[in-house]
Amino acid sequence: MNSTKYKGLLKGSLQIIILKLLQNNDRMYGYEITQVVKEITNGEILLTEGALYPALHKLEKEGLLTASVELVDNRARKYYALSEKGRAKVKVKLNETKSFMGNLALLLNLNPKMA
Amino acid sequence: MNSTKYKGLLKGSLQIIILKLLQNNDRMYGYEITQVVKEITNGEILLTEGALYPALHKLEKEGLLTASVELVDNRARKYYALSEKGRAKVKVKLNETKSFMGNLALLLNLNPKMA
DNA sequence: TCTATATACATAAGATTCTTATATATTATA
DNA sequence: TATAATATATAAGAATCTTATGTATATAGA
Repeated sequence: MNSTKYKGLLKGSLQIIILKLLQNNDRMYGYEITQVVKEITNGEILLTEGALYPALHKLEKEGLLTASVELVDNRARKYYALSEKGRAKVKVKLNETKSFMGNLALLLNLNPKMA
Repeated sequence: MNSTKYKGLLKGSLQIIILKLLQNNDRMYGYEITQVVKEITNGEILLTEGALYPALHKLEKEGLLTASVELVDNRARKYYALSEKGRAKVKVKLNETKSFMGNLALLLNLNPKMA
């Protein structure tokens, strides 16, 4: 994952970001994911292709995502969606992430009202 | 960093955890850091030596920490403390981490009251 | 018209950070 | 007397990222 502001910070969050967006959106393609993340975070988290595409391939390989290519304006788009297995996984991963962020907030004295 | 619950989750947070603890505590030694983190997080975040010691060495090499060895009960302890440079760095890193966690919470719909 | 930007995907090389395993040594506990 | 706790350290390998490159089409501007 990339961003000018958070260089190298909190690796390992890309997976859950992808999974969560697909939990909300039914189906999305890679480039769309980069744009949505950029919008939601006001340009503060900028995903790089070098991180995103391998991550999508891995999730697909693990059976958490299904993929289907479509031609739009003569350009290929690869749409991803959560599989059954993927839908179950998001829930588990989200809870883990929430819990971890709560603990991290505790360690950093960040007043973890979010817990 | 290690923990049974968050396998491989959120790499890159170890540095700021160390720096923040040293901002609160003046000086600490490695083993002490593992114990404090374990206590604060109710055993949910367990640092491994393989991650902690190299991280401490790196921070020292970068000039953010100073180290001094002491003998306690005939056992060597290596105490670390923030340097001038380290004290400045913690503030910057803490703000980055806070900001990142806010954005992550946004992306994950975690009701980011903490922001 | 041509050039740059946006859209869209992909991969390879290298860096960083972690896990797992091993090693050493002293003290306390069962 | 053996095991756990205390205390530090490093090496091999895995995972995830950054940076760079490559391909290709569509659109907007000069």
